[in-house]
Amino acid sequence: MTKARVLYWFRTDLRLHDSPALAAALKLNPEVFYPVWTWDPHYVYSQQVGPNRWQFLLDSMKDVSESLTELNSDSQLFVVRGPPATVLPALWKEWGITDIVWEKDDDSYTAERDATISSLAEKAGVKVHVVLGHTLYDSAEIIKAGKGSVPQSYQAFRKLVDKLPKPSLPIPPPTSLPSPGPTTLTKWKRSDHAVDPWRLNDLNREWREEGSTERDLSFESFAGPEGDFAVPTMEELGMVATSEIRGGERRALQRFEEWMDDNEKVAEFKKPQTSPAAFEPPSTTQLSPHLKFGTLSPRTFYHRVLTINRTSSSTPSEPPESLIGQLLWREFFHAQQAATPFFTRIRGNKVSRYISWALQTRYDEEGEMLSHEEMEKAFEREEPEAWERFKAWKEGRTGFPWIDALMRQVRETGWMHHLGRHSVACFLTRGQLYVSWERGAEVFDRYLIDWDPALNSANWQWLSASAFFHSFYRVYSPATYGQKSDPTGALIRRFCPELAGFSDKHIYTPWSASKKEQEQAGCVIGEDYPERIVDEKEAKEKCLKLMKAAYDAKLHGDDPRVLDGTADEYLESFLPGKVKPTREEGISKDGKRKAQDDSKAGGGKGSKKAKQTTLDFGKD
DNA sequence: TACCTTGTTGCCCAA
DNA sequence: TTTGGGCAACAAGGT
Repeated sequence: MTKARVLYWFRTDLRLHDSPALAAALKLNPEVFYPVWTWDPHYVYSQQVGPNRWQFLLDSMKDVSESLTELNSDSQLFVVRGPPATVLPALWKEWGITDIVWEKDDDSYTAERDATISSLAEKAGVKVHVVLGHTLYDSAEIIKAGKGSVPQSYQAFRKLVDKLPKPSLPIPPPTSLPSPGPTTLTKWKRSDHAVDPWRLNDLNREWREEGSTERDLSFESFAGPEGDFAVPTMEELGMVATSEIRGGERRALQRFEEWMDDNEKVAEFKKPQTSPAAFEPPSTTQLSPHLKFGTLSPRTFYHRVLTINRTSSSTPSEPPESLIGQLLWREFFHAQQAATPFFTRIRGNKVSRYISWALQTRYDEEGEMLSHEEMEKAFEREEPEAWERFKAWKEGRTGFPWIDALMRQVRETGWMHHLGRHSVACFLTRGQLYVSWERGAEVFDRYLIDWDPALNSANWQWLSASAFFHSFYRVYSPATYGQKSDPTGALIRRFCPELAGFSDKHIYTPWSASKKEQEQAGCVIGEDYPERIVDEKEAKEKCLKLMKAAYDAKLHGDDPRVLDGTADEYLESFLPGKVKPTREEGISKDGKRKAQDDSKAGGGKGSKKAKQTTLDFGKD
């Protein structure tokens, strides 16, 4: 029997410790072993990724490459630059690969990409090994145990996974590594591995450094500028990072050990009691980016906390609040994503309630999403007030110091405390601005280092009361929520320095200071810091009214009215003073009562008026 | 079957 | 100054 020639495809598993997929690859007892990273134009151009996440990724790739070289001086992470669907087949042909191994990943882009690679491999006679490792449980097993679906509540989910076999124990890192074979790339032409289809619509253009070519240079060659398959640099990307949060397995393990060192803190951890205003140091572990990129194994984390809980003298906290609980939230949302088509958007998503948000993702008549450019133009033209407010939120100039500080924090550092994310997400969606959670999720995609499609979409659905959470009338105050955890406003002083002259009394609500006090603080509202873009209370009341109507209408993203574009009109008939649709029109609750004769006409007229109400929302 | 209880994280107002 | 009920109602388990 010929010996295996293995290509190990690194993705979001940038570690050597507890990597079941890597262990499976080495168990094939390979004659040659190629650790490979495909530098994918999809991420470079078509997904909105800011500099801080790139920096974290490059750190992590470099770290894993160095660790591979430590195990075998001939080895490293071989970064090959081009689309995986053309690069991998060319590599396995040229390098005589018999087996390709990767860790399972199930977000929508990677699932599609991996299916393509699998079928190409099959055709080429290359054996594919896909191994679970990114999560504690296999989403497919959870769905099976749930008889085809995943419970919509955390408690029910917990009971379900309790019946599954416990997450496996972490395995040690490899102690040796087979050498790669020859690494030639003969007769490789860029036209066979074109990146222009992605490059021509570069969504990350605005990050590329001013004065440079305004485009990324990382695809100038296949094996990097020196031809040594090196990890690309920020310079090649044309970007400059601003965050001090850095990647790599070694940093992950160091931070992890430092945290685990305090057994009492680990055992007694209660997420809702940690402070969203703390940033130096943060009140939570800040290990989320490492879980996202796989520089820290979730099993290593899980089993260590269990051990600490067993031996700790204090009474351990329980899920959902505990650290174990936090890891289970990750499992819960990954399983939701696996069980829900179109989970990262509203249209077609069966769990996301349909709400008549402003700035919803636009689709053409075939149901294809419009390009970013087209969509932005449409928003600017058709929903100018909402668009302006959204931009103010994104850029941290809403006039609410707490919201602005958090938004500037995430932009600069790539991180925000979970409860801070709650606060800004509530404000943007159901709390005050009534903007679609899809827009907020996109902004987090750009800024957050720990961005994960499943967790991000799920949390935006949670916060906007679109799914999982339903008490839409519980609204975080954009003005004073932060005050509870930090009466001194340290976070605001750090990220909105123009407000630093205000006393503790006014730091969260500088508009309440007299003109004289504003002058003394060196910050006049409306001149040195923006006026509030909305009246908190008034905006909230409008939101609640619209939310109530949406809840009464009970539409979800997969409803025919959502797909055919009549959902907004339908929702308007549920506003106060409007005649509800009859049963024939599809609603059961009010259909029980005899509909009035003129209900249809009334509904129609009501719709027009209601439309006005909705539009008025954006205009004060 | 119908009803009741409970749930990661809130705010406001009255006493 | 602190505390508790109200908000208005979904999912899912229990009775």
